[in-house]
Amino acid sequence: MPTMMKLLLVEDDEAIAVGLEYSLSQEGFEVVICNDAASALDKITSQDFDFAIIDISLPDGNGFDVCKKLKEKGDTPVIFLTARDDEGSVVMGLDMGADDYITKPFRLRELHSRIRAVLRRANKLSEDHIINIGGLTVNLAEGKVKKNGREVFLTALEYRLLLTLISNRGQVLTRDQLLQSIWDVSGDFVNDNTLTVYIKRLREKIEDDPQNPTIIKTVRGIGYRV
Amino acid sequence: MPTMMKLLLVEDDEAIAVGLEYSLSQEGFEVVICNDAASALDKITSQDFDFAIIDISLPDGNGFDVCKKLKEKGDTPVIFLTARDDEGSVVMGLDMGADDYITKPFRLRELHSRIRAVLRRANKLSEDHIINIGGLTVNLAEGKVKKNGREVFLTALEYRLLLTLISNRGQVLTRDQLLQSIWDVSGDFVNDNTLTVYIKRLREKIEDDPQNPTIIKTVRGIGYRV
DNA sequence: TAATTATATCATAAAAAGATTACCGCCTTA
DNA sequence: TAAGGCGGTAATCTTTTTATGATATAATTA
Repeated sequence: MPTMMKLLLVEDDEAIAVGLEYSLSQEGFEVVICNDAASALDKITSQDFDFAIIDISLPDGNGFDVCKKLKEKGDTPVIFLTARDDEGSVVMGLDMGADDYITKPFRLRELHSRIRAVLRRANKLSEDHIINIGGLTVNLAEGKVKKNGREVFLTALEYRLLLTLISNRGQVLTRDQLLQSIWDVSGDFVNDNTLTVYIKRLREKIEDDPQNPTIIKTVRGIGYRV
Repeated sequence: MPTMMKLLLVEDDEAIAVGLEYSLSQEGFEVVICNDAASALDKITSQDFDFAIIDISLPDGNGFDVCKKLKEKGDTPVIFLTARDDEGSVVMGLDMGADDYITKPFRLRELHSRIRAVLRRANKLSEDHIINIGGLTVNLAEGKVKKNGREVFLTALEYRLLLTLISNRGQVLTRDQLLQSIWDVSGDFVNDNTLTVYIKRLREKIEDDPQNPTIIKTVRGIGYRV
């Protein structure tokens, strides 16, 4: 049974926090949000995290303390978020043991890729984060997908769709749920057929026989299930 | 798995130290800095170095002790940095087993070529410092690159780019990471396309078929990977 | 079974990302 | 000081991705 990576996100800006949480959960992380250093420190004592993203400029003191504690406790990998012009903090952060930093504003893809890099370096990639379904292997941390041992290249959206499906393995996801989780809108705004087309393309890439899918199954009238 | 050469830099002048570290790391060395003899001696006990650059005039005593210890421990090659008018020290340093010396101020190229010369003489060039990828051979110590046995001449930037890529082999480096590590700035300051152009130039020189690169692979939406 | 509805397939337009080419200015070196 | 290499930019071309409409097929039900 694969476990999701548990991620601590310390960010006081509500908008950013919510956006990141959404995006990261799509990537297969279980996200815990704190909006200040105090509550983060609190969380750390009671829970273990595989990874942390910390905004340096927090309302109550800076994020360095959080980083320090994480490092002391279990050498948890940390990425700092900083403002563009905050060079000093960056140096200090890296001194403190941070594994990487990324300046705001950033692109989500960039962040995801850095997270993977850091995780890889930290050797946190274990069997736990590899999912195996009918010859299909999804490495959540590296973002790589293999079919029968051969690497398959998915586009960004295809990957997201697959991830949404397998992270809800066993349960049927409605078309609308899928639309919302991947395009962030309900069926009214995106052509309903778009989802169908993406499912087809995904099957084309990961199924042995796309005409008779064994991984992504159609549940007529409702949606799809893995 | 090829290892980078590990270099000990003992220099009290902060500006010089930082500059050298940067430049040497670009050349493929892993650089450890100490700003005084004491901490250098300390480092030597706990770590092994392939090479050392030592400023003779250190705040706490001179660099000779450091040299002596390095020679005793593992006959590590040493280059001394000296002031122009310090003839006596030079003689003493060479007596002590130093392999070369260079007077300040010096040009980086000069230093690099001396380092290579010393390493060559000291026979420290081992398989360890040679990376081999699909017909491409990179000799980290000599700074030479060969493609299918024939030497390829890269410009300074091309070499840095290649080095950054291969020293993170297997993982995707984002465009921004590459820009940062090679131009030391984020995407806002250097034309984003510049990276693309350099990748192309590099491919032109090291790929069998630049149109279908097998060494430097593009990961659309993120960056490049070796 | 015909009509209806849901899903699958195909083809293609629009947009985005990257590759390619050509060019310019600067510095080195002869 | 002229020639050539290097670093960087701009404009253009190519490829890939994303999204949609049209049509075909399969399942459901009146």
